[in-house]
Amino acid sequence: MRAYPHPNIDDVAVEHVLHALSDPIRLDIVHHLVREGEASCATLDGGRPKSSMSHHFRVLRSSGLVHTRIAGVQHMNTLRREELDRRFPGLLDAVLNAKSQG
Amino acid sequence: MRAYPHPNIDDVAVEHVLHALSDPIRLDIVHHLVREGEASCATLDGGRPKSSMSHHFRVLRSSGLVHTRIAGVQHMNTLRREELDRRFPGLLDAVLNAKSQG
DNA sequence: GCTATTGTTCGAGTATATTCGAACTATCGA
DNA sequence: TCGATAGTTCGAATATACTCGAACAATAGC
Repeated sequence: MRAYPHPNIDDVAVEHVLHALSDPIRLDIVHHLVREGEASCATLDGGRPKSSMSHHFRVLRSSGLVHTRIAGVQHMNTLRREELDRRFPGLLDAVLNAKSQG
Repeated sequence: MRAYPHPNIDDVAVEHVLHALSDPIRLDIVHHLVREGEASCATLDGGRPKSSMSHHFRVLRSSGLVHTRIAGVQHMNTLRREELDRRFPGLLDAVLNAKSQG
């Protein structure tokens, strides 16, 4: 594996971003990345099978939410925050600030 | 039919709102409601079958996005804007302001 | 080169969504 | 009451998503 494809942020549709964020596991990953910054896939798996997580990271990448950098044997993920804030002002903040029922 | 059930806004999870908005047809409906205010189902169907639209309105209602009022033979829909803005500050605005790729 | 580690890809199984015709319900007006 | 209108509900077909084991690829360290 020799580096991931990442979409240009201007090519991602808001529907795809919303869909990516509508899954609880992926929303968890995003929250985690906000708190901790860069993190490997293993750090973010929450005990789930690697193949499942690989699927979720792919969705997060293809929707422009996450950037994955290969560092040796680990794949390090970051939120594409500045780009997303430019492309969809206020969206990420609003989602991240949404409290669970209450 | 004697009035629809609408969830309490505090009981809706952000994941459900995001999922509801991630469908292009439903996002269209929401945009339409923002521009035009209250509208009947027929006004919003875009030529699609009524049974399909009925499904989408149900999703929009169950996620707390839309309120449906029965007025004679028509079912009039409105966005639950103030409630949503209180529950998820900035979310609806951010989604509505998202420009399609450009 | 061998081995352990990290993560991908493939394929199949299951679950959830979407679509839409057909039959139905409710209301309005004549 | 009859007919037209606006939507719902049901059921089935199809599509899309999620889950996860098994096999694979790439790197690091010895």
